[in-house]
Amino acid sequence: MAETDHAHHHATDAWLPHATLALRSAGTRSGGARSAILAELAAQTCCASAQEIHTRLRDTGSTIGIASVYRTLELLHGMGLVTRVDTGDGVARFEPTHPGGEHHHHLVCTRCGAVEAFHDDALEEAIHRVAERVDFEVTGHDIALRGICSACR
Amino acid sequence: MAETDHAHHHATDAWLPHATLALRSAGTRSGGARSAILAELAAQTCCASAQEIHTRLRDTGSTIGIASVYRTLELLHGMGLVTRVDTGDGVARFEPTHPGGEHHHHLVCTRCGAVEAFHDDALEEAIHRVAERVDFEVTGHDIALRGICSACR
DNA sequence: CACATAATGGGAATCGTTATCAGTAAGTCC
DNA sequence: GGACTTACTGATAACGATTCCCATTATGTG
Repeated sequence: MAETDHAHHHATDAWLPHATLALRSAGTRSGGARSAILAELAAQTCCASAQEIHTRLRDTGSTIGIASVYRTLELLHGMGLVTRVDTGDGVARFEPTHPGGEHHHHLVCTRCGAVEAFHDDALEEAIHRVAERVDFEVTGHDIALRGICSACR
Repeated sequence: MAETDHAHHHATDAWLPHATLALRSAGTRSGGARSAILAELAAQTCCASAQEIHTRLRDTGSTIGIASVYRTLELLHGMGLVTRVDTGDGVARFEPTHPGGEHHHHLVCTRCGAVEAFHDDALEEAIHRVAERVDFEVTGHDIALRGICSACR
């Protein structure tokens, strides 16, 4: 039932070519900024905000504009290639959406804002059952557990 | 396992006195604006944004300032009397937190933005089990199912 | 290789939210 | 019941995240 994040790392590696192919198939062109943002997203272990991604890219000498980061995230989100995560601080965070459907959920520390990932098959199963009975065509779900992380405790 | 919202309506009615008492116990004073905002929150069937609450109050002739709405929501949220709900559009929504712990989760339509509530005991149980095994002192949780509502379909 | 046009970076504009401040009023202590 | 302390309030300025706009650059097609 319970799994660690390590079990998902090899799947994570497949996202970049998957996303690149999907973008090409959609008829978009591949500019330098977008490629760098895609690579940065692929390297993430969990979610990151537009500003965080921008800062990280700038720190490596890139001159990418913040607008390109927002534009790319909007494009990827519209195509279902990234998942938006709201941690309750008013800042949108994003993480790659893996093609196989494997994903994780989040533990958010209400004291320091830290975000950790977790996965639970029984929880996924419960979600699946709910999705079947409601009058709603469910395409995705987000779960956040709030509390105090081990570092803050 | 599955319940409708109707089963919770009588519990909803208990929130206003509960919140009022909690505020008084905390040593706060009861001004006209805050009372009106509390009443408006108590009347909600689901979550509402600060702007929505403000508009509703203004429409009934009130001259309450938007700052008071934000301030009251911040106060209530800090005391755990309201729950913040993020539906993915960058706007914070709030709904009363019932003292008994009963609560619901949300179905968010990605096409029209409509928000519906649902409750599921099996899902709560699964969440509870996860909370027990993670290295995190879990105090709450939020779940959102995304998809297309019946009206949009 | 030329061309149509998508992509890009900078900065202005927008929007939700928060901070500031002077005026008002709740509750307390005679 | 009245004076007083200080929380509450409304208007507005300030702020941060995000989006819009536009002139320039660069992709990939023909």
